[in-house]
Amino acid sequence: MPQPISDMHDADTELPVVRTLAERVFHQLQRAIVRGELPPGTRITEPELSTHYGISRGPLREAMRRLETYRLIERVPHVGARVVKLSMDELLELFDVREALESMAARLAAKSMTAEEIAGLREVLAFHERQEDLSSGEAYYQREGDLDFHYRIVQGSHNRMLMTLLCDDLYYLVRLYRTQFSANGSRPQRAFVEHHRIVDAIEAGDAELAELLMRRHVSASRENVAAHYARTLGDEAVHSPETPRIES
Amino acid sequence: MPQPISDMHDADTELPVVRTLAERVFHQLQRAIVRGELPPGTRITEPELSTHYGISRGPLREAMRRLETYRLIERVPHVGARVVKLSMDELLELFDVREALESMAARLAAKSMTAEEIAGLREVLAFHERQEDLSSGEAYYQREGDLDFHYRIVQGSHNRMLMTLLCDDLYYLVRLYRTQFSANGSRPQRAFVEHHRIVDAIEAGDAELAELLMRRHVSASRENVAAHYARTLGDEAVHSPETPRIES
DNA sequence: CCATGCGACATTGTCAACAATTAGGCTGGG
DNA sequence: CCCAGCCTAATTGTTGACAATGTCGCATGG
Repeated sequence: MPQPISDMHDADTELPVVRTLAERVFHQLQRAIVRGELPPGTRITEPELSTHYGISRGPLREAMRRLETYRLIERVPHVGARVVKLSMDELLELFDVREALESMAARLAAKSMTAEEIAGLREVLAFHERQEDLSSGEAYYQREGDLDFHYRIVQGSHNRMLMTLLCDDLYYLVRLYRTQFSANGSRPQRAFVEHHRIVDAIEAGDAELAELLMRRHVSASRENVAAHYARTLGDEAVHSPETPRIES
Repeated sequence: MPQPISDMHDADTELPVVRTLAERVFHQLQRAIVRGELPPGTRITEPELSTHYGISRGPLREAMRRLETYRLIERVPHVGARVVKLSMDELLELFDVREALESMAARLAAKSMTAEEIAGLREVLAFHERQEDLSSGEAYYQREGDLDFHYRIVQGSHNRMLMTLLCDDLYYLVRLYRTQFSANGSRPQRAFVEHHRIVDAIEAGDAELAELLMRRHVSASRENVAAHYARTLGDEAVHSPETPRIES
């Protein structure tokens, strides 16, 4: 097993190697945004943040530029930047993109995933279900575990560009959606079954089936989210404590 | 027809609205890289370029940061930046990503493209073929026309995230591949037929068929490139004047 | 009372100098 | 002759100050 089962993307607590100030502040800001400590729509002003983090505006601008490429903030020249405010339309668009890319990843993974990688994937599923048994109500680990599952399949595609797009560019956006929409998992048992079938197809080397199952899996999540959103009739549901439910 | 048939992405000659120095230099550098004026692997040094363009290092760094997000240059902290050097492996990876995203775009376009957009798409094809009649040997317009064709279908998907990914993030990388591999079109007549069939499927509202045809279309290009590359046996073929042939 | 134009403030864009880190060459020893 | 370690030089990272631009509030006129 090449990596620990959870805590894969946890750039939390402390980063060992940070070669530059801009990098460190970028990670801090990224975490703050994804965790919701900087609410969507928050105005980001350079002097304020530079004094807050105790650095100059130079590195801060570089950090903000990186945040912009990750689509976590939006900048307008001579005006300013603010934390991105996500709409349900954009969330559904993101699902379409994920469906396209992750189904391709599953297809490639079926062709080129190694035995060790598949074993690690099965361990993720086992860990995933164990967590579900322990705390059937609390789905935090379930969601993280779900991300791990998708993450590993993308890694298993051995396509660096795909890995960059899904695991670098879009990953934090997915997390941001989950926090901004206060998403907690629903339909976990069905997702479990789907996950297992996808792994089965990958292990069997059936690229077409793996692709199809992953496509259905992501599409089902999309429909689940859309249905739940339609159910809450869109009335300020975005920020409501009555949370729409999002799962992989 | 909402846009001129060709010259869609020509940020050439002069840009009317450039609100900042960094933006202007970014476009200049982008054009220089895509055109091959800055060969792959070229070391980019900040003092040199800042004096060359007559600006300070501040805006130049911002421009370089943007170039990095477009994957046109690669930076290493405390070391420097250089123009990206593309390998055939990465080119094939890019084809896989395009296959996934553009087939999804075709599917969505079949559902949501307007009559005007479809008419414009047909005009692109007509213009495309006319150019091919005039200069059957010279394929420059053919290639640009091909990009226009794919570009418009992505626009027709009405998915902003897809549009950003394909038309902003990956577009210049595709152009860079074509210049770095000295690509000129082959199999144009077959591509024409495929393009027409894709438009037919979109016009008929047949999402599944449009998706399948676009997937085959991109996949066929990929195989064409891979076969041509294998034929030239990989011996320094990357920089050889004996050009491998790449088309849409 | 509302719209419009002016003006002051805040923020972003730009610049030049300083500090930190790396790369390559040079010297010395084995 | 070759390798290792230092040392110099160039480049990148960082800083604070200056200039340009946009925004907001206020006053003035209709």
